[in-house]
Amino acid sequence: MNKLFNNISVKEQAKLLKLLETSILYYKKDTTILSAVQGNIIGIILEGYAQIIRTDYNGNRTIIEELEENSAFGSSISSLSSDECEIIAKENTKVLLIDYDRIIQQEANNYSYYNQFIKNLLEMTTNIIDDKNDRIEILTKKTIRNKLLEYFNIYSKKHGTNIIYLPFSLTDFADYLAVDRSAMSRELKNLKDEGFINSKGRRITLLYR
Amino acid sequence: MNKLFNNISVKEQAKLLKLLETSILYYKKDTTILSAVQGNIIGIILEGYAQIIRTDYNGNRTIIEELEENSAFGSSISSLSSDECEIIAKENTKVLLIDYDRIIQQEANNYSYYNQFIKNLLEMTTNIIDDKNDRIEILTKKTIRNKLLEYFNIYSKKHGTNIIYLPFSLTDFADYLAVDRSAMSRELKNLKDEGFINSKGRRITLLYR
DNA sequence: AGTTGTATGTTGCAATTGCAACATTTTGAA
DNA sequence: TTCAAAATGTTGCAATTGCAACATACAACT
Repeated sequence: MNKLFNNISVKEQAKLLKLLETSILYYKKDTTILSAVQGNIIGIILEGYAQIIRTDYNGNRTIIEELEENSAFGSSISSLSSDECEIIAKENTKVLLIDYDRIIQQEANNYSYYNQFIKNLLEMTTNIIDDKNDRIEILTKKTIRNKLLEYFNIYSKKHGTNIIYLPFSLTDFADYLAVDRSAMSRELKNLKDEGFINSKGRRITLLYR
Repeated sequence: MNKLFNNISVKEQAKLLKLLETSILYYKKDTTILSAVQGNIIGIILEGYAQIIRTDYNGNRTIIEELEENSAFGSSISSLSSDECEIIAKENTKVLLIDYDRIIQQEANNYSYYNQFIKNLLEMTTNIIDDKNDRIEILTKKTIRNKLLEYFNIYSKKHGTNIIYLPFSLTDFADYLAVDRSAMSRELKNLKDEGFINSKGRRITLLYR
């Protein structure tokens, strides 16, 4: 089960879901989970895989966020604030939906499972902030090379390895870095030619340090 | 008092601060509040004004975040994850420091003020996420012009006005957008010449729409 | 195996940007 | 007020990037 339910017994989880009037929905591959955001919703990917995608007026699509199993999304949690966003299930996906306002407006009570849930939610939001900070750290680099190197650094520090398996396609990686795909490809080649990295497809080996 | 203490009486605030073993520290203008982050800390600016600043190996400094009164910062909340960050008081500043781990590891209890505090903290983190999403939305635009326009859009939507007062200097604004200051200046001039905006110093008027 | 669609690699070129250098203006302190 | 420091405005130029166009490789499906 999701981290949100850490330290909450199965019995109490049921009570909690009832208290918060949650619902569970199923989406088939390549269907839209949400386009316009109705209200303040927290969704949790219980099974499957989805992406938050923005399409601008030029038709350029950008992956705002990857939603793996146990990822959360929602107006106050992820990047749905902007208009042209939609969440698309990339596999068959099972989603738990919670009304955020119902969580917050819940009167003070002594249900330990409720208080534990809030605490878990807090931990989740701080983790999300960490991820956003990483992304911002990368995006503020001014050259493609430095964006790549910053991504590599963060990745290798986090995973404790010099071998990187990109969690998405190179095309999506370019979107994540907010650079042109072909320009990124060119820069990866430069890094290879200069002996900083090896790379084949999504597997990149760091040779420096 | 800070939003974190909403719905907590003064009496209970005192108990809370004791329970969490918080401390209050004072910093003079232009002194460093934190450089290397020791442990998992949440700080709250009670009075004054500070900035999180990163200085890279080239000596380029970037404002990662503005910390106004009531802003929070900390390893799990703002951008201190990366190495070269430090927080600098730009005015005399009064800071409340809380050990984040102490908050989370607090045993389940029925202190209503504690549970309310966690709830308030949760609200704060979701607000922070909103801000980060805005920044990411801006940073992913590929031209300076589009970054400016996106900033203007978000600002004017949020404040419901076409007159923008930048909350920081133009130099710092360029850092926020992660672009070269002179290039930004040039682009602002272009927007003016083309009749999209008026601007004088930090005051920008949107003429489109 | 063949076919179709998508991902990836490559390259020329024009546009944008960063950088440096300098002028001008504003700010803040003495 | 006066002076120094910081912020802002401006411009040329070289470097980087986005864009377009195309070739190749890979994957999924029949």
